[in-house]
Amino acid sequence: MPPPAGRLVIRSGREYHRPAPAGSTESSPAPLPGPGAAGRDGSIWGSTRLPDGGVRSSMLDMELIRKDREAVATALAKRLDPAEVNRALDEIQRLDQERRALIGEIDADRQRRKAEARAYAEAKRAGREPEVVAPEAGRKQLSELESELDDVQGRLRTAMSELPNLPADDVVAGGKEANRVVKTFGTAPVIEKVRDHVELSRMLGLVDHERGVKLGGSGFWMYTGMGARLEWALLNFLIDENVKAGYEFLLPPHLLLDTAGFAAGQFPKFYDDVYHLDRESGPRGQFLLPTSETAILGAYQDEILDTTTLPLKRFAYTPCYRREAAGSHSDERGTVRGHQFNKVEIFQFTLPEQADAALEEMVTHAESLVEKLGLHYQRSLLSAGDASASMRKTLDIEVWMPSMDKYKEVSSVSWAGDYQARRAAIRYREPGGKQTRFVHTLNGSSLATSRLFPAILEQFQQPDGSVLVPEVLRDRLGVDRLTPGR
RNA sequence: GGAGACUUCGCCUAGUCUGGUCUAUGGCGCCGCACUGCUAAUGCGGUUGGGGUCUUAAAGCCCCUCCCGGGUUCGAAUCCCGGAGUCUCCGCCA
Repeated sequence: MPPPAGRLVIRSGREYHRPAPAGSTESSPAPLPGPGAAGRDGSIWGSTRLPDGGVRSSMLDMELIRKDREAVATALAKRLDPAEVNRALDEIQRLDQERRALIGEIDADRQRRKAEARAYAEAKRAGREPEVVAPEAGRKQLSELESELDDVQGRLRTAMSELPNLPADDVVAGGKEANRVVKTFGTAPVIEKVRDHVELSRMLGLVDHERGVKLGGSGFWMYTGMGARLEWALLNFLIDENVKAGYEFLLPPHLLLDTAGFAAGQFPKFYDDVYHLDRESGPRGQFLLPTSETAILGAYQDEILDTTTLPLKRFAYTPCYRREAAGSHSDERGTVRGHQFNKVEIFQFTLPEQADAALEEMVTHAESLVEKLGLHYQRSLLSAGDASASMRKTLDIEVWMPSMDKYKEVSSVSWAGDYQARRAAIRYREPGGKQTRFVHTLNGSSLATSRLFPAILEQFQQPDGSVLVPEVLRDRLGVDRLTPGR
């Protein structure tokens, strides 16, 4: 007996949602069971609207690969082994050629058949006996070519979808060690005897880890009392600030269709890192969003945006659900890493030429929030290897955690170029011209409260174990200090 | 959850019963041009989105696109099957 549809399970996606490996002869990644089954392109994340190897087939610009393969290879080499890059590009170019050759044959064949049907109708209208052209053979040949094309396009899409974005020029190769701190705000407070946030929230009755685990299992917690109010006050503070900065507030569904995960670039790479709803059949799988970025981008899939509305600024609050299967770090206790945490996310859809300014605006805005809370932080420019694969450039805002003697990310602000827009088919029309082009997308946390919360406790702790409430939150909380009694 | 109606190129809409002249009608909006001593009226023209080909580029040409997928047929917006969505009524429910 299969589990009932709709039951939430932690499921490995590997058995049937992964695309076929490059070079495989599988025509599609998803021979899904059940009625209705997969769409024409056989993939769960195939476009709902753009068939025939349309825009969604290329995450990177195929034109660019054809015309300046060297530039693409050089940029990708910041993230991948050069030999691997070459192999992938060879495969892609071979499939691209094969695809175009097949399309040529199919189009010619269709043109011939259309002419024959017209001639038939013409003859009949004129009262002549129409000449029947051997239909069977011709049709069979065409459908064979078509399925061959489906196969090639499926493989091309798979190969393309596994390539990361091209890192920006000022993003260097390397991993964490190559990240560069480019700005620091404030100084680390001097604290004689540092209590960590877990101890503080226990003393102050802010977070109940035991009951959280009882409810959700390992990796969950429950905010309680003033802790819940502090978390809520933070969220409301962030929401108000984002509205003031000109972003429109969205409260999206938390369950999204797989197409949205693909569009954002989270699938196929991170398929196994999110929670999937178990459904027995069909390509319309659903998952719990790992960040509202996925929802904001997905909301505009397949749309041609009115140029006058750009840059389109949106923000959303949702919990973020993540499997975090990679194993926990010993220093990431408390609310620093869990399967569910709260985050407010800002997002912009821009013209390509607006993207630079938008990135700076978003980072500065996110930083202003941390500053208003009075927290000491630094800004880092991430290296190609440490940034998310969908992004051309990422800046992290990292807040000081006294107990760890480390800076932890509270915001990650990124420019995706047109990578996500291609996957999601989000375009704008050239003013004057009739051509459509892909928008640029940018996203950033503003902010992750599960990281702000411990930073506030630790940076503002007092010798007696109480914690000073940041001034901007005092009205919302009704107290200026958290003490054990309350 | 059950029943019915519906989904057409930005919006509205004709066409679907009775397959071909649909290379999709008309209106609105938008863009351009003409005319007029203002941005008004009128007239003319243009206006889905993809892919391929050719080209420095544009234009042109070809294929696909009438919610999505499949089928029947020489030929599908139109007929058949499956799916998605919207609306109405009924049922259930926080």
